Amino acid sequence: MARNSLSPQISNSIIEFVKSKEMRKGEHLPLQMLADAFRVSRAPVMSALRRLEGEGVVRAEANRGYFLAVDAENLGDASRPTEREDGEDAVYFRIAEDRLASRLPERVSEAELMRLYELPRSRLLKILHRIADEGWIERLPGNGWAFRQTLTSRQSYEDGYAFRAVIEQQAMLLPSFEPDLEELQRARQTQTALSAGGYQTWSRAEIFKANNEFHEMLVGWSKNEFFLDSIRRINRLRRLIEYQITIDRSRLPKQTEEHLHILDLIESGRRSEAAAFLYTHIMGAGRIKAPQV
Amino acid sequence: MARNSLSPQISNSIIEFVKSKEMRKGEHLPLQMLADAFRVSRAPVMSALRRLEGEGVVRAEANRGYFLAVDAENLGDASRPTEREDGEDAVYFRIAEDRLASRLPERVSEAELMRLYELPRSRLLKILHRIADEGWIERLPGNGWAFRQTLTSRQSYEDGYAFRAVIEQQAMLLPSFEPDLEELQRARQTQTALSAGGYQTWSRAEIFKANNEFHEMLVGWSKNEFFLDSIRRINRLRRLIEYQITIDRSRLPKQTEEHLHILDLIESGRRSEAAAFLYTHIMGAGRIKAPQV
DNA sequence: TATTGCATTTTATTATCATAATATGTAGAA
DNA sequence: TTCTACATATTATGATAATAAAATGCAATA
Repeated sequence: MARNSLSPQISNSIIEFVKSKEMRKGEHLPLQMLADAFRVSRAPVMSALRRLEGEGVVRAEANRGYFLAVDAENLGDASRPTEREDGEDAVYFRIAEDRLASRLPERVSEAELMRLYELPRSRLLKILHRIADEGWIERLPGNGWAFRQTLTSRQSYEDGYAFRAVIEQQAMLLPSFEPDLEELQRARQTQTALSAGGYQTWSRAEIFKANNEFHEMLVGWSKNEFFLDSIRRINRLRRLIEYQITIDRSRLPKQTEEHLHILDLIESGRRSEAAAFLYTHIMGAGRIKAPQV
Repeated sequence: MARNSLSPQISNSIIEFVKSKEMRKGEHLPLQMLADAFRVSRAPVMSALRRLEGEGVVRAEANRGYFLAVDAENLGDASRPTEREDGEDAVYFRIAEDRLASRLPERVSEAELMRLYELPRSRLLKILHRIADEGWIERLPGNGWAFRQTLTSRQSYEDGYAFRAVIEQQAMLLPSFEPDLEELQRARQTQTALSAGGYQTWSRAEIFKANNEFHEMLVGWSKNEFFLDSIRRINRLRRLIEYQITIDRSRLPKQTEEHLHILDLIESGRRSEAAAFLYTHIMGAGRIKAPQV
C-alpha cells in the first residue's frame, strides 16, 4: 500500500490557478511553471493534467504539452473531493467533535485512536501533531496523549478573543503596516456582497472563511510573520469551537458593516482609529458569541 | 529494538521534586503520588526508584516502599545525562546549526536526514514536527521539507523582538494580570544574584534560561494561555538564533537592573509604567543585540 | 533554446513482526 | 484503608520489505 496521490489536489490547484490568472482558452500550461507554483515536481502535475484532459478542461498536443481548452471563467466549481485532504480533515473534525462531546477521555493511547478511527499510525500521528500544534493535545511522557482544556473551557474561549483583539490591533499599529490597496478593494467587494444578502444564503463555512480571511489580511499587512502566524494558529482553533455554535446570522449585517468601516478608516489613513475600532469589534464579538456554559 | 526508557528522566525528576519540596531524610515517597506528579504510570517510577536505591538516594523497605535516604538539600546536582532528551535535543541543535551554516539546503527529504543524522524515521519526524511547530520548517506537498527564512533573515529577527515587546507589554495590561508575589521574590533573588557577579561566571545557557524564565513568568501572570504559549514558542526560536551570537556580558548588568526595576514597578502597583518600560526594554535588546548582516 | 515525454532513481507510506517499555489489576502486607 | 509487589495486558518503537508515488536526468521535438 502506498500513499494517496497528490494529483487530485493538483488538479484543483490548476483550476484555481488558471481562474486566478483569468487565463483564456488556448493558453499554454508549462509543466515546470505549474510545478514551481505548487512546490512539487513535474510528475504529479503531469498526471493531474492527464486527468484534466479526460475531463475536457485542457487539450494535449504531442510534444508541445497541455493547453487550456476553455476560458477560465467558464470553469465550474473546482472542488472535487480529494481523498487525502478529505480523509485527513474528516478524522481531525471527528476527533474534535468526539472530544467536545466527551466521547473521548482526557487521556488516549495511539493504539486506541488507531482502532477507533481505522487509521495507520503514520496518518494518525500527522493529525495528532497538527492538533498539538494547535495546542489542544499534548504527548505524555510515557504512553498516550492528553487533551488540554483549550477546546472545552469557557475561559480559553474568552482568552482567545482577548489575544486576537490585542494582536490585530497592535499589528495595525506597527510601523511596517501598509495596506495593499488591491486586496483592500477585493475585501470590500466580498464584505459588500455579504452585506447585500450573502449573509442569508452563504454556507456557514463560507461565511466563516470570509471572516477569517478578512482578519488575516489585516494582520498580513503588518508584514510581521509572527503576528500573522499567531493569528492563523488561533483561527484554526476558533474554527473548531465555533462550528459547534449555530451561527447567529442576525449579527452578520452589523459585523460586515463594521468590517467595511475598518476598511474605510484604513483607506483614509486613520490608522490608530481603525486599530482601536478593530479592538472593540473583536472584543464585542467574543462577548456576544460566547457559548453559554 | 524498543524505545528508550523513561526511568533516567524520572530519576532526575524525583530528585528535583524532593528538592523543590525540601523533603527530609526518611520521608515516604508513594509510587502513585510520584506517578501522578510526572503524569506516567507507576511502572517507570518504580524502576527509577530502584536506580536511585542503588545510588543511595533512597532506601527500600519491604512492602512499605521507598524512603528518602538523605535530606533533599544535600543531594548533588541532579543532571544525569538522559539519553532520550539528550539524543533528541542534540540532533535538533545539529539541524539548526547545519541549516544556519548552509550545510543543509533549503529543501531536504526525510530519507536524506535519516541518513545524515542516523535516526529512525519516527524520531526524525518527532524532531521535524517540533521544528515545524517552531515555524522554521514546513512539509512540502510532495516529498520532503522546506526550511523557512525565519532562522536566517535579519528581518525575522527584528520582527520577533517587535512581537515579544507587544505581547509582553499587552499581557501586563490585561485585566486578569496579577503578580504572584512569591514568584516575584524568587525572581528578584535570581536577578540580584546575576547582578552581583553571576553575569561573569554563569554559563551562557544558564543566563539565557534565567532571562527566558523571567519573561515567561511575567506573561504567565496574565493568566492567558495564548499569550504565554506564543511567548514560549518564540523563545524556543530565540534560543537557536542567539546561541550563535556570543553573549555580550557587558550588557548584562544593565539588563538585570532593568529587570529589577520592572519588578519594583509591578510590586508598587504601577502596572502601566511597568508595561511601558518592559516594551522599551525588549525593543532595546533587539536593536542592540541584533547580529550585523 | 525551452519544454515535453519517457526512463530511471529516489522517496514516503503501509503492513507485519519482534521486543522492550509503559500501564494496570489485584492479592496481600503494613 | 492505603500502598506495595508482582503478574499480566497493553503500548510504542524500530527493523524489514513491498509498493505506489514523486523527483529527476536526458534525448527528442517544436
